[in-house]
Amino acid sequence: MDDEEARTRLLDAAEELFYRHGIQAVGMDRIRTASGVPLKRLYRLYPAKESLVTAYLERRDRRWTTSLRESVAASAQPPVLAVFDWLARWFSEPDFRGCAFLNAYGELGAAAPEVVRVHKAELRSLLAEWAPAAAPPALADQLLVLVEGATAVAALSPGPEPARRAREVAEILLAK
Amino acid sequence: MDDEEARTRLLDAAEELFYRHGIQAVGMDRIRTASGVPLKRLYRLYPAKESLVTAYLERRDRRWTTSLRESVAASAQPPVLAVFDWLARWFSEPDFRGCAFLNAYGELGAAAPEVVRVHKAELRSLLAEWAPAAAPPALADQLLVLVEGATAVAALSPGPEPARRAREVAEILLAK
DNA sequence: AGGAGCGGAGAACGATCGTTCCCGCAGTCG
DNA sequence: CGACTGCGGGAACGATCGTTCTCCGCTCCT
Repeated sequence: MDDEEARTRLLDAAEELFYRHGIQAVGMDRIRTASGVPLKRLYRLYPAKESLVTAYLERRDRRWTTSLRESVAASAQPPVLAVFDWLARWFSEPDFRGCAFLNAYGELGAAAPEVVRVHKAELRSLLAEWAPAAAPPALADQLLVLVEGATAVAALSPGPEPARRAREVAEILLAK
Repeated sequence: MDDEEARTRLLDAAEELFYRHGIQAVGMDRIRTASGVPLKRLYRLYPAKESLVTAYLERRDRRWTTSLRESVAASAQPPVLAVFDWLARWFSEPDFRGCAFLNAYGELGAAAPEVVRVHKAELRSLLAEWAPAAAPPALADQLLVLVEGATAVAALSPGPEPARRAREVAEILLAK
Protein backbone atom coordinates (compact mmCIF):
# COMPACT_ATOMS: atom_id res chain seq x y z
CA MET A 1 0.00 0.00 0.00
CA ASP A 2 1.65 3.22 -1.13
CA ASP A 3 0.92 6.70 0.19
CA GLU A 4 -1.66 7.44 -2.45
CA GLU A 5 -3.72 4.38 -1.62
CA ALA A 6 -3.36 5.17 2.07
CA ARG A 7 -4.68 8.67 1.41
CA THR A 8 -7.66 7.22 -0.42
CA ARG A 9 -8.42 4.75 2.34
CA LEU A 10 -8.09 7.48 4.97
CA LEU A 11 -10.38 9.87 3.13
CA ASP A 12 -12.88 7.07 2.48
CA ALA A 13 -12.98 6.21 6.17
CA ALA A 14 -13.03 9.86 7.21
CA GLU A 15 -15.87 10.65 4.85
CA GLU A 16 -17.96 7.72 5.97
CA LEU A 17 -17.45 8.38 9.68
CA PHE A 18 -17.41 12.19 9.76
CA TYR A 19 -20.47 12.47 7.57
CA ARG A 20 -22.48 9.88 9.45
CA HIS A 21 -21.55 10.66 13.05
CA GLY A 22 -20.27 14.23 12.95
CA ILE A 23 -16.67 15.37 13.13
CA GLN A 24 -16.08 15.76 16.84
CA ALA A 25 -17.75 12.43 17.60
CA VAL A 26 -15.17 10.49 15.56
CA GLY A 27 -11.71 9.98 16.99
CA MET A 28 -8.51 9.41 15.06
CA ASP A 29 -8.30 5.88 16.38
CA ARG A 30 -11.60 5.02 14.81
CA ILE A 31 -10.36 6.30 11.47
CA ARG A 32 -7.25 4.22 11.88
CA THR A 33 -9.33 1.12 12.55
CA ALA A 34 -11.72 1.74 9.67
CA SER A 35 -8.99 2.57 7.16
CA GLY A 36 -6.37 0.03 8.22
CA VAL A 37 -3.74 2.76 7.90
CA PRO A 38 -1.39 2.88 10.90
CA LEU A 39 -1.43 6.00 13.03
CA LYS A 40 2.14 6.87 12.18
CA ARG A 41 1.37 7.00 8.49
CA LEU A 42 -1.89 8.84 9.13
CA TYR A 43 -0.02 11.62 10.92
CA ARG A 44 2.64 11.75 8.23
CA LEU A 45 0.02 12.26 5.52
CA TYR A 46 -2.24 14.52 7.59
CA PRO A 47 -0.29 16.16 10.42
CA ALA A 48 -3.38 16.93 12.50
CA LYS A 49 -7.03 16.06 12.61
CA GLU A 50 -7.91 19.48 11.24
CA SER A 51 -6.01 18.80 8.03
CA LEU A 52 -7.79 15.48 7.60
CA VAL A 53 -11.12 17.23 8.07
CA THR A 54 -10.18 19.83 5.49
CA ALA A 55 -9.01 17.18 3.04
CA TYR A 56 -12.25 15.24 3.54
CA LEU A 57 -14.35 18.32 2.80
CA GLU A 58 -12.21 19.35 -0.15
CA ARG A 59 -12.47 15.95 -1.82
CA ARG A 60 -16.18 15.86 -1.15
CA ASP A 61 -16.53 19.31 -2.66
CA ARG A 62 -14.66 18.27 -5.82
CA ARG A 63 -16.70 15.09 -6.24
CA TRP A 64 -20.01 16.76 -5.44
CA THR A 65 -19.50 19.61 -7.87
CA THR A 66 -18.18 17.33 -10.61
CA SER A 67 -21.09 14.93 -10.27
CA LEU A 68 -23.60 17.75 -10.40
CA ARG A 69 -21.90 19.36 -13.41
CA GLU A 70 -21.78 16.10 -15.35
CA SER A 71 -25.33 15.18 -14.53
CA VAL A 72 -26.61 18.57 -15.59
CA ALA A 73 -24.59 18.46 -18.80
CA ALA A 74 -25.91 15.00 -19.66
CA SER A 75 -29.54 15.81 -18.98
CA ALA A 76 -32.09 16.62 -21.65
CA GLN A 77 -33.81 18.93 -19.17
CA PRO A 78 -33.08 22.62 -18.85
CA PRO A 79 -29.97 22.87 -16.65
CA VAL A 80 -31.73 24.43 -13.69
CA LEU A 81 -34.34 21.68 -13.57
CA ALA A 82 -31.72 18.99 -14.03
CA VAL A 83 -30.22 20.20 -10.76
CA PHE A 84 -33.35 19.16 -8.89
CA ASP A 85 -33.46 15.77 -10.59
CA TRP A 86 -29.91 15.23 -9.45
CA LEU A 87 -30.87 16.32 -5.93
CA ALA A 88 -33.76 13.83 -5.89
CA ARG A 89 -31.32 11.00 -6.60
CA TRP A 90 -28.86 12.27 -4.00
CA PHE A 91 -31.54 12.50 -1.31
CA SER A 92 -32.52 8.90 -2.01
CA GLU A 93 -29.10 7.49 -1.29
CA PRO A 94 -29.41 5.30 1.80
CA ASP A 95 -26.82 7.14 3.86
CA PHE A 96 -27.89 10.67 2.93
CA ARG A 97 -27.70 12.94 5.95
CA GLY A 98 -27.90 16.49 4.63
CA CYS A 99 -25.19 18.81 3.38
CA ALA A 100 -21.81 17.85 4.81
CA PHE A 101 -20.66 21.46 4.60
CA LEU A 102 -23.61 22.91 6.43
CA ASN A 103 -23.27 20.16 9.04
CA ALA A 104 -19.60 21.00 9.49
CA TYR A 105 -20.38 24.68 9.82
CA GLY A 106 -23.11 24.02 12.35
CA GLU A 107 -20.75 21.88 14.39
CA LEU A 108 -17.56 23.92 14.13
CA GLY A 109 -18.90 27.45 13.73
CA ALA A 110 -16.20 30.00 13.15
CA ALA A 111 -13.61 27.21 13.34
CA ALA A 112 -14.97 25.56 10.19
CA PRO A 113 -12.46 25.35 7.33
CA GLU A 114 -12.66 27.80 4.47
CA VAL A 115 -13.81 25.14 2.00
CA VAL A 116 -17.28 25.33 3.56
CA ARG A 117 -17.73 28.88 2.37
CA VAL A 118 -16.05 28.10 -0.95
CA HIS A 119 -18.44 25.23 -1.58
CA LYS A 120 -21.48 27.42 -1.11
CA ALA A 121 -20.04 30.16 -3.32
CA GLU A 122 -19.39 27.57 -6.06
CA LEU A 123 -22.95 26.36 -5.89
CA ARG A 124 -24.31 29.87 -6.23
CA SER A 125 -22.05 30.54 -9.19
CA LEU A 126 -23.14 27.31 -10.91
CA LEU A 127 -26.77 28.29 -10.55
CA ALA A 128 -26.06 31.75 -11.94
CA GLU A 129 -24.31 30.11 -14.88
CA TRP A 130 -27.25 27.80 -15.59
CA ALA A 131 -29.99 30.39 -15.18
CA PRO A 132 -31.41 31.62 -18.49
CA ALA A 133 -29.51 34.64 -19.74
CA ALA A 134 -32.65 36.74 -19.83
CA ALA A 135 -33.56 36.00 -16.21
CA PRO A 136 -33.36 38.69 -13.55
CA PRO A 137 -30.16 38.56 -11.50
CA ALA A 138 -32.06 37.62 -8.34
CA LEU A 139 -33.01 34.28 -9.88
CA ALA A 140 -29.75 32.61 -8.94
CA ASP A 141 -30.27 33.53 -5.29
CA GLN A 142 -33.84 32.30 -5.38
CA LEU A 143 -32.71 29.01 -6.86
CA LEU A 144 -30.02 28.78 -4.21
CA VAL A 145 -32.71 29.08 -1.55
CA LEU A 146 -34.62 26.25 -3.21
CA VAL A 147 -31.59 23.97 -3.44
CA GLU A 148 -30.50 24.60 0.16
CA GLY A 149 -34.05 24.31 1.38
CA ALA A 150 -34.65 20.99 -0.33
CA THR A 151 -31.39 19.70 1.13
CA ALA A 152 -32.22 20.88 4.64
CA VAL A 153 -35.71 19.39 4.54
CA ALA A 154 -34.39 16.13 3.14
CA ALA A 155 -31.78 15.95 5.89
CA LEU A 156 -34.51 15.25 8.45
CA SER A 157 -36.96 13.41 6.20
CA PRO A 158 -34.95 11.75 3.44
CA GLY A 159 -36.29 10.80 0.05
CA PRO A 160 -36.86 12.55 -3.27
CA GLU A 161 -39.98 14.51 -2.27
CA PRO A 162 -38.26 17.71 -1.10
CA ALA A 163 -36.40 17.89 -4.41
CA ARG A 164 -39.65 17.44 -6.30
CA ARG A 165 -41.37 20.22 -4.34
CA ALA A 166 -38.42 22.52 -4.99
CA ARG A 167 -38.43 21.60 -8.66
CA GLU A 168 -42.08 22.53 -9.00
CA VAL A 169 -41.28 25.96 -7.59
CA ALA A 170 -38.28 26.33 -9.89
CA GLU A 171 -40.44 25.56 -12.91
CA ILE A 172 -42.78 28.35 -11.94
CA LEU A 173 -39.86 30.75 -11.54
CA LEU A 174 -38.51 29.83 -14.98
CA ALA A 175 -41.89 30.14 -16.68
CA LYS A 176 -42.53 33.58 -15.27
CA MET B 1 -30.89 32.08 43.97
CA ASP B 2 -33.60 29.42 43.95
CA ASP B 3 -33.81 26.44 41.64
CA GLU B 4 -35.96 28.21 39.11
CA GLU B 5 -33.54 31.08 38.69
CA ALA B 6 -30.68 28.58 38.49
CA ARG B 7 -32.52 26.77 35.71
CA THR B 8 -32.94 30.03 33.82
CA ARG B 9 -29.29 30.97 34.19
CA LEU B 10 -28.21 27.49 33.12
CA LEU B 11 -30.42 27.50 30.05
CA ASP B 12 -29.31 31.04 29.16
CA ALA B 13 -25.66 30.02 29.35
CA ALA B 14 -26.29 26.74 27.56
CA GLU B 15 -28.18 28.44 24.76
CA GLU B 16 -25.54 31.08 24.24
CA LEU B 17 -22.65 28.63 24.25
CA PHE B 18 -24.20 25.61 22.51
CA TYR B 19 -25.67 27.74 19.74
CA ARG B 20 -22.52 29.72 19.13
CA HIS B 21 -19.85 27.03 19.45
CA GLY B 22 -21.73 23.77 18.91
CA ILE B 23 -22.74 21.27 21.54
CA GLN B 24 -19.74 18.98 21.75
CA ALA B 25 -17.32 21.91 21.82
CA VAL B 26 -18.78 23.25 25.07
CA GLY B 27 -17.96 21.49 28.32
CA MET B 28 -20.04 21.46 31.47
CA ASP B 29 -17.41 23.48 33.27
CA ARG B 30 -17.80 26.30 30.80
CA ILE B 31 -21.54 26.34 31.43
CA ARG B 32 -20.89 26.43 35.14
CA THR B 33 -18.55 29.40 34.74
CA ALA B 34 -20.90 31.29 32.43
CA SER B 35 -24.00 30.65 34.53
CA GLY B 36 -22.47 30.97 37.99
CA VAL B 37 -24.43 27.89 39.05
CA PRO B 38 -22.27 25.39 40.94
CA LEU B 39 -21.66 22.04 39.36
CA LYS B 40 -23.46 20.21 42.11
CA ARG B 41 -26.67 22.13 41.54
CA LEU B 42 -26.29 21.81 37.78
CA TYR B 43 -26.26 18.03 38.06
CA ARG B 44 -29.20 18.03 40.46
CA LEU B 45 -31.32 20.05 38.00
CA TYR B 46 -30.02 18.32 34.86
CA PRO B 47 -28.60 14.89 35.72
CA ALA B 48 -26.51 14.65 32.57
CA LYS B 49 -25.35 16.83 29.72
CA GLU B 50 -27.86 15.21 27.42
CA SER B 51 -30.77 16.43 29.53
CA LEU B 52 -29.37 19.96 29.53
CA VAL B 53 -29.07 19.81 25.76
CA THR B 54 -32.64 18.61 25.45
CA ALA B 55 -33.89 21.33 27.83
CA TYR B 56 -32.00 23.96 25.84
CA LEU B 57 -33.56 22.84 22.58
CA GLU B 58 -37.03 22.52 24.09
CA ARG B 59 -36.99 26.03 25.50
CA ARG B 60 -35.64 27.37 22.26
CA ASP B 61 -38.39 25.56 20.37
CA ARG B 62 -41.10 27.05 22.61
CA ARG B 63 -39.70 30.56 22.31
CA TRP B 64 -39.07 30.34 18.57
CA THR B 65 -42.53 29.04 17.77
CA THR B 66 -44.24 31.53 20.09
CA SER B 67 -42.34 34.47 18.64
CA LEU B 68 -43.17 33.42 15.11
CA ARG B 69 -46.86 32.87 15.95
CA GLU B 70 -47.19 36.25 17.64
CA SER B 71 -45.39 38.10 14.92
CA VAL B 72 -47.53 36.53 12.23
CA ALA B 73 -50.71 37.26 14.17
CA ALA B 74 -49.72 40.91 14.66
CA SER B 75 -48.76 41.50 11.04
CA ALA B 76 -50.97 43.24 8.50
CA GLN B 77 -49.45 41.04 5.81
CA PRO B 78 -50.88 37.71 4.72
CA PRO B 79 -49.65 35.16 7.29
CA VAL B 80 -47.37 33.31 4.90
CA LEU B 81 -45.57 36.49 3.88
CA ALA B 82 -45.33 37.67 7.48
CA VAL B 83 -43.26 34.55 8.12
CA PHE B 84 -40.56 35.81 5.79
CA ASP B 85 -40.59 39.28 7.34
CA TRP B 86 -40.02 37.63 10.69
CA LEU B 87 -37.21 35.54 9.20
CA ALA B 88 -35.56 38.69 7.84
CA ARG B 89 -35.43 40.17 11.33
CA TRP B 90 -34.17 36.91 12.83
CA PHE B 91 -31.38 36.61 10.26
CA SER B 92 -30.26 40.15 11.09
CA GLU B 93 -29.67 39.44 14.76
CA PRO B 94 -25.96 39.81 15.41
CA ASP B 95 -25.43 36.29 16.77
CA PHE B 96 -27.56 34.49 14.18
CA ARG B 97 -25.91 31.24 13.20
CA GLY B 98 -28.56 29.20 11.40
CA CYS B 99 -31.18 26.83 12.74
CA ALA B 100 -30.16 25.45 16.14
CA PHE B 101 -32.11 22.26 15.46
CA LEU B 102 -30.53 21.55 12.12
CA ASN B 103 -27.13 22.30 13.62
CA ALA B 104 -27.81 19.87 16.45
CA TYR B 105 -28.93 17.21 14.02
CA GLY B 106 -25.88 17.71 11.84
CA GLU B 107 -23.63 17.40 14.85
CA LEU B 108 -25.35 14.57 16.74
CA GLY B 109 -26.95 12.62 13.91
CA ALA B 110 -29.10 9.76 15.11
CA ALA B 111 -28.23 10.71 18.71
CA ALA B 112 -30.05 14.05 18.38
CA PRO B 113 -32.96 14.47 20.78
CA GLU B 114 -36.49 14.00 19.56
CA VAL B 115 -37.31 17.71 19.87
CA VAL B 116 -35.33 18.32 16.67
CA ARG B 117 -37.82 16.33 14.65
CA VAL B 118 -40.75 17.78 16.61
CA HIS B 119 -39.60 21.31 15.85
CA LYS B 120 -39.54 20.70 12.13
CA ALA B 121 -42.94 19.00 12.20
CA GLU B 122 -44.37 22.00 14.07
CA LEU B 123 -43.02 24.38 11.48
CA ARG B 124 -44.56 22.41 8.67
CA SER B 125 -47.89 22.32 10.43
CA LEU B 126 -47.81 26.07 11.04
CA LEU B 127 -47.20 26.72 7.36
CA ALA B 128 -50.05 24.40 6.43
CA GLU B 129 -52.31 26.29 8.82
CA TRP B 130 -51.36 29.66 7.33
CA ALA B 131 -51.57 28.65 3.69
CA PRO B 132 -54.75 29.88 1.95
CA ALA B 133 -57.53 27.32 2.27
CA ALA B 134 -57.89 27.09 -1.49
CA ALA B 135 -54.21 26.34 -2.06
CA PRO B 136 -53.05 22.93 -3.26
CA PRO B 137 -51.83 20.69 -0.42
CA ALA B 138 -48.25 20.74 -1.75
CA LEU B 139 -47.99 24.46 -0.98
CA ALA B 140 -47.06 23.91 2.66
CA ASP B 141 -44.15 21.70 1.64
CA GLN B 142 -43.02 24.22 -0.94
CA LEU B 143 -43.12 26.97 1.66
CA LEU B 144 -41.21 24.75 4.06
CA VAL B 145 -38.47 24.42 1.45
CA LEU B 146 -38.35 28.20 1.15
CA VAL B 147 -38.16 28.77 4.90
CA GLU B 148 -35.49 26.14 5.43
CA GLY B 149 -33.59 27.31 2.40
CA ALA B 150 -33.54 30.93 3.50
CA THR B 151 -32.34 29.84 6.94
CA ALA B 152 -29.59 27.64 5.52
CA VAL B 153 -28.36 30.33 3.14
CA ALA B 154 -28.45 32.95 5.88
CA ALA B 155 -26.45 30.68 8.19
CA LEU B 156 -23.39 31.19 6.02
CA SER B 157 -24.10 34.72 4.78
CA PRO B 158 -26.23 36.42 7.44
CA GLY B 159 -28.54 39.33 6.82
CA PRO B 160 -32.10 39.78 5.59
CA GLU B 161 -31.46 39.14 1.89
CA PRO B 162 -32.12 35.36 1.87
CA ALA B 163 -35.47 35.99 3.55
CA ARG B 164 -36.33 38.62 0.93
CA ARG B 165 -35.45 36.28 -1.95
CA ALA B 166 -37.58 33.55 -0.39
CA ARG B 167 -40.42 36.00 0.16
CA GLU B 168 -40.41 36.99 -3.50
CA VAL B 169 -40.80 33.35 -4.45
CA ALA B 170 -43.56 32.85 -1.89
CA GLU B 171 -45.47 35.79 -3.34
CA ILE B 172 -45.36 34.18 -6.76
CA LEU B 173 -46.61 30.90 -5.32
CA LEU B 174 -49.52 32.66 -3.59
CA ALA B 175 -50.48 34.66 -6.66
CA LYS B 176 -50.59 31.63 -8.89
C1' DA C 1 26.32 -11.69 6.01
C1' DG C 2 25.49 -7.63 8.57
C1' DG C 3 24.14 -3.17 9.80
C1' DA C 4 21.28 0.89 8.88
C1' DG C 5 16.99 2.67 8.35
C1' DC C 6 12.14 2.59 7.54
C1' DG C 7 7.45 1.28 8.75
C1' DG C 8 3.87 -1.10 11.51
C1' DA C 9 1.61 -2.18 16.01
C1' DG C 10 0.17 -0.27 19.82
C1' DA C 11 1.58 1.62 24.45
C1' DA C 12 2.05 5.99 26.55
C1' DC C 13 1.39 11.02 27.41
C1' DG C 14 -0.79 15.16 28.62
C1' DA C 15 -5.09 17.47 28.13
C1' DT C 16 -9.78 17.60 28.64
C1' DC C 17 -14.21 15.55 29.02
C1' DG C 18 -18.51 14.26 31.94
C1' DT C 19 -19.36 13.14 36.44
C1' DT C 20 -18.66 12.36 41.49
C1' DC C 21 -16.64 13.13 45.94
C1' DC C 22 -14.74 15.59 49.84
C1' DC C 23 -14.53 19.25 52.88
C1' DG C 24 -15.80 23.28 55.27
C1' DC C 25 -19.18 26.64 56.35
C1' DA C 26 -23.86 28.59 57.28
C1' DG C 27 -28.21 28.09 59.00
C1' DT C 28 -31.58 25.52 61.97
C1' DC C 29 -33.62 23.10 65.61
C1' DG C 30 -33.43 20.94 70.28
C1' DC D 1 -24.72 26.09 72.95
C1' DG D 2 -24.11 22.12 70.04
C1' DA D 3 -25.34 18.56 66.74
C1' DC D 4 -27.24 18.10 62.26
C1' DT D 5 -28.42 19.21 57.55
C1' DG D 6 -27.62 21.14 53.11
C1' DC D 7 -25.13 23.61 49.90
C1' DG D 8 -21.04 25.80 47.40
C1' DG D 9 -16.13 25.48 45.93
C1' DG D 10 -13.20 22.82 43.79
C1' DA D 11 -10.30 18.69 43.76
C1' DA D 12 -10.46 14.13 42.01
C1' DC D 13 -11.72 10.14 38.99
C1' DG D 14 -12.04 7.27 35.07
C1' DA D 15 -12.61 7.59 30.20
C1' DT D 16 -11.32 9.28 25.97
C1' DC D 17 -9.24 12.58 23.03
C1' DG D 18 -5.29 14.08 19.74
C1' DT D 19 -0.68 13.22 19.33
C1' DT D 20 3.95 11.15 20.11
C1' DC D 21 7.13 7.54 21.31
C1' DT D 22 9.05 2.98 21.80
C1' DC D 23 10.03 -1.25 20.24
C1' DC D 24 10.70 -4.67 16.84
C1' DG D 25 10.91 -6.99 12.51
C1' DC D 26 11.75 -6.34 7.74
C1' DT D 27 14.19 -4.77 3.78
C1' DC D 28 17.88 -3.27 1.14
C1' DC D 29 22.61 -2.08 -0.02
C1' DT D 30 27.46 -3.30 -0.05
